[in-house]
Amino acid sequence: MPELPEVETVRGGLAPVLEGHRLTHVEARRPDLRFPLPANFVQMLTGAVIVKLERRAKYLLARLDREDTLVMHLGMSGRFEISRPDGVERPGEFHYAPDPDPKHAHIVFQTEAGARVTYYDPRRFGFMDLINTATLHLHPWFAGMGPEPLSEAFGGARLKEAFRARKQGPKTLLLDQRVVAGLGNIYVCEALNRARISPFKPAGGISRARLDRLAQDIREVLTEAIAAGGSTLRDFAKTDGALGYFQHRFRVYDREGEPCANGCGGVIARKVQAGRSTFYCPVCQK
DNA sequence: CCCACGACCTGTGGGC
DNA sequence: TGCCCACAGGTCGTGG
Repeated sequence: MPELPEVETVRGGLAPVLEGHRLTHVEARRPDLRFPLPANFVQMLTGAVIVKLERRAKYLLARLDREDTLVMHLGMSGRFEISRPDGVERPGEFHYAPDPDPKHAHIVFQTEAGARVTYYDPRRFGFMDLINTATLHLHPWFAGMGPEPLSEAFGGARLKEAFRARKQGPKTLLLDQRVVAGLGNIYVCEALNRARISPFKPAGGISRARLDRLAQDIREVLTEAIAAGGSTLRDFAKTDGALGYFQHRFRVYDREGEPCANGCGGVIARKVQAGRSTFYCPVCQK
């Protein structure tokens, strides 16, 4: 699921049941996700109050009334389910999304107010850790991380600096969380198509004016996705024709063979770049 | 430093 | 129907 907009949507969905609430029961049904959970995971969280639920790039940060912050990353297939007496909700997903398989319910949080939050992750690329809040910014996951794309610190100037003298295409550089933090494969493809920039051309040679435009397109595509409540490929794939509404969600991602939305007459192509699929228009993306 | 590639793990969809 | 391969939103470590 998760690039920045999806994680932000999940954060918004979890905040009402977690922020200001005390965890009364925490369960780790296996000792590890992608990495081993810290030995004191359950003990440190049980009885703690989540003071604030924040997001940094694709990470969720649950600030505790203790010295540590609970850091969570959804990897590729992480999902949260909120269960309360009045019903079940999965932030960032649509109501008709398939139920998660209970065998992948790895972590369960229960709050004093009676909410149960379950983390599911079939591929287990996600991870959680407890990190000292005072030095969180020095932790390898966060030290050197680039600016938030929706912050003032991000713009054409930042891209110009990060792209200078680089021969790699802008596609792979925008996926580098040190350049800008929170973009993934989908939104990088989308933003480059909007900006009409080739994913493959040497990034160092792109003009400042075009980078200004690219930064603006990045902001716009993320803002639109957050406003739409994130996106879920799983749902997109399952519902295809039934939901015209999704036709507008992505302009290039997973649209190989379809006409380019920029009206240039081009047809969306797919190429593997650095091991990942890149979708782009060979006609207008120069 | 730069860059490409494989590994991590499980599930799903397409082709035969 | 069944089987096998390709591929999937992210990140990290290795080696040229």
